[in-house]
Amino acid sequence: MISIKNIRDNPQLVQDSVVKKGYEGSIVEINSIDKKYRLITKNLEESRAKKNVVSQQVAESKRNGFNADDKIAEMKKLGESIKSLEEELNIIKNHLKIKLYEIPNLPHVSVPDGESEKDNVTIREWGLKPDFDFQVKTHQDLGRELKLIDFERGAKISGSGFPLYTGQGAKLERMLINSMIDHHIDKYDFSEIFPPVLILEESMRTTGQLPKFKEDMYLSELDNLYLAPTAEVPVTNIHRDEIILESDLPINYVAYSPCFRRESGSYGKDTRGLLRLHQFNKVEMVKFVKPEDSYAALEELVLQAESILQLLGLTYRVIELCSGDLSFSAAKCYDIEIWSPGEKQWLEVSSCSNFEDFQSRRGKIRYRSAVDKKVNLLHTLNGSGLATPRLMVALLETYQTKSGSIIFSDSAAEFLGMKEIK
RNA sequence: GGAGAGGUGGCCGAGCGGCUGAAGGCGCUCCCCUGCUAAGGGAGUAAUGGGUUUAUAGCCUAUUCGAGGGUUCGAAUCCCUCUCUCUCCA
Repeated sequence: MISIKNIRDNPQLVQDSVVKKGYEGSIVEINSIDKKYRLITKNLEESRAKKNVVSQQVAESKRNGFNADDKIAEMKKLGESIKSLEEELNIIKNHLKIKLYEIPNLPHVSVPDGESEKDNVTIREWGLKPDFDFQVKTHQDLGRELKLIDFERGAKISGSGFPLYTGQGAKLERMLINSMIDHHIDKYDFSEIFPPVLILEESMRTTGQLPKFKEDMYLSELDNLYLAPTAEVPVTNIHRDEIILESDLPINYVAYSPCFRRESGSYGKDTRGLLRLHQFNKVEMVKFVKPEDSYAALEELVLQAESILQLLGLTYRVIELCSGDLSFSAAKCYDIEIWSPGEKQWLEVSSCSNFEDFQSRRGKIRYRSAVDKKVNLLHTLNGSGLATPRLMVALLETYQTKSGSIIFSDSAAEFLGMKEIK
């Protein structure tokens, strides 16, 4: 949620800014609802102030044994008008809230303008696309031949988009998750979290999945619980409705969770093999930082995600998303894409975003300043570190040999605790 | 699933219809005292919305004692529903 004050003070600026992110509503309209809201609030408060005064007078009369019938009659009347004002205010307040929750975050000034992914900017590349002196196989071929992934049986159990990892494939998946978590803990200063993955509506609202993206998620209707699309949701909500001491910041969490996505809008796009799934595994980093530190934290976050790819020896590039490609909640975002020799395309394995105070305003995640003891919204960030399916794709395809086996580089082997798959 | 107990400020904890935005304590901040340390004395110390304002300063005002309803002229206090925590039973 963006600040209502911002909407009041710079409606046109906000409008121009959110249009870049595909927002179709009218900020001016929201502004006029807000004006009405404030007017009624003022009326209501004046009535309540009067009520408080008269109520005191009644109490005093009673205490001194005087009759207060006329005052009580006045209170009765006041009470009725307060009630009707409250009802009116409630309707407007809800209306306003719905509108505010639908406004995307504003892009940071440094974000390049653009409409779609074609306007994204490549920041840097690492590694070279590998050459092969034989016919390269795709991860699907390799997965089938080496009995690492059983797509057919996965589909038998849960439908398409739910891969079944078997044997060495299952082990590789597990080692990836494990090693990435350990890496973040050992090398950087992350605390480990193992979150629940069935999520309350409220938590989904904090991070911005709700109300707009309900159809992207799985929902257990009987319980009104959503399946987490990313560990970002439970982990960010750890501190919902809390006031954190400044001395405890920054807080850095790393968490593994399975991720569940309906992918309702992406039929037929990159659906081969592990490229796009309904369930996948991901290690996620989440940071809670002071506002003035958040952009430095974002750069750091990207480097932390990249460090894994360097150890794994996978070719990648870092992309800065343009305003039009930025997600609903993000103010700025870098994607990391790795090279898939089999698919011959770049695959996104990480998305590192600064949400500024967008999520913390929704979830009331605040901190108390050590200097003036004031309470302020903090900034939240998160980044994948990393999502496993496409990592698996690149690992298998990059380290395949002529004989059809997989032999990892020394560095990757050390990271994974596995040297060879055959 | 059944029976109880309970959710109050940063924390602990009192209050059980009007004088309570909330005693007392801890913590924290500032000041005083003590040549360090330990101890002592004093003052201050909620969040959020609205108004005013150059101001996130100050001032005015409203709301908030798990959440939502209700009773009442008036609710932290009484009633109902929900929720969470704890104890006991199945």
